[in-house]
Amino acid sequence: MKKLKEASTEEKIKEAARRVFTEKGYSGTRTRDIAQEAGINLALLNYYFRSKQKLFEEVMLEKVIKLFGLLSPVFYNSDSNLEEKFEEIANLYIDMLLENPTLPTFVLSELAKGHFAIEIPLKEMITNSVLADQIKKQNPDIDPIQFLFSLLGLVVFPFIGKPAFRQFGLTTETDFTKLMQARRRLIPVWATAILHS
Amino acid sequence: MKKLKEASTEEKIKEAARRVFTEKGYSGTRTRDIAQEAGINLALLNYYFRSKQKLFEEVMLEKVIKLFGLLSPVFYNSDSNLEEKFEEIANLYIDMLLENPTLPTFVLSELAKGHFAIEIPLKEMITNSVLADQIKKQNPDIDPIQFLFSLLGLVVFPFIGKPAFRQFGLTTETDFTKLMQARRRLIPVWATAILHS
DNA sequence: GTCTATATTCCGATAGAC
DNA sequence: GTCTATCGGAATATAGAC
Repeated sequence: MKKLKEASTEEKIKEAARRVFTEKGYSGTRTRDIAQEAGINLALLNYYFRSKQKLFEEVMLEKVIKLFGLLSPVFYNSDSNLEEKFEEIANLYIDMLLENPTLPTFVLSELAKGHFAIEIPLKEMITNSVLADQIKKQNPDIDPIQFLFSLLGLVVFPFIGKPAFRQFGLTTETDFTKLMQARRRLIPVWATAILHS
Repeated sequence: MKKLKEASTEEKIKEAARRVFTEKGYSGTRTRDIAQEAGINLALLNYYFRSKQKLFEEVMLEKVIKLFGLLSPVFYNSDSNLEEKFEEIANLYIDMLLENPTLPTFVLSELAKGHFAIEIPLKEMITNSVLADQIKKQNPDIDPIQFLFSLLGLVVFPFIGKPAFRQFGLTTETDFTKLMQARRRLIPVWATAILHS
């Protein structure tokens, strides 16, 4: 019978690493910060994970999957129509991003810096999807990638822009949450309108 | 008569700093990289700018203005209607971002990390703008900030998502440029559709 | 103004005791 | 497995000659 109330040392380190890396990025993170946040000693970090880089890669892989893994089940759902798929995506993402507001900036910024390289060929996964078929049937002229930029932009961009908007006095934390809750119902409507124009 | 072909040392450092900071972020940048990129010695950097932080702040201020300064002239243009304003914004941003594709990720990521704090109260600048009036007249129910998230998301997000999309094999450099050129004409249509729905 | 050399702090990683 | 102590290198910043 495993103890439930206390995580293993390895997991404590990883959980601390998730927080610190996401907040400060790879270069801004010091392994000492992670150790302190985990309540353990610096040496243990290198005992469990060989290096800062290795630990980062484990965390980063999780985060990439967390950010983009939501898509494929929806893309391949053959029981829902287009507008229902937009609802699913809006709801799944807004739920997850309200819990993890700094995730997109972290992942996209680190991918841009090349600190992490994975080769996941999604091109065919997307072009063969049910969603791609439904889009093509609805509007054969639009490029699916063009549309995907728009859909994801509508969902994800507010979370990326929020720190700037806050500094400029354009929104507060509670206002932002309300805006995102309202956005759930707006995004499917907007995405449909975009697709038909 | 000033020489035109050779920039001053101070400007050479600053120009190098713009490149390196934008590429690697504040924490990932070493002052040695900037010095080497500028073709000068490390000591000169501290001679002209007191510290890495000071130099960063000067660069960052420029970049924030470059990213958000495009908006106010359009917001206060009383000679254009809504759809024309959307056209202006799409064209200005896409021109600028094709020249500076890494600018948004850099600025928004560094603002999120709190490496830079400016207090620019834009709240009133926006709510008092001609654009805000025109939006309210067109659709009194939509929150202007909600709409601004959408408009900027449509324009800016592709540039933030591009590195990920490239790694996933969803786009190439030349494909991306074509998509963005097509996007100029699409965004005004989409923004209008969003506003009316 | 510009350089070389160096002071000083910081950080990732390891040695070695328990 | 976990800790303390420390090594070795890297990074910012400055001293001082020219």
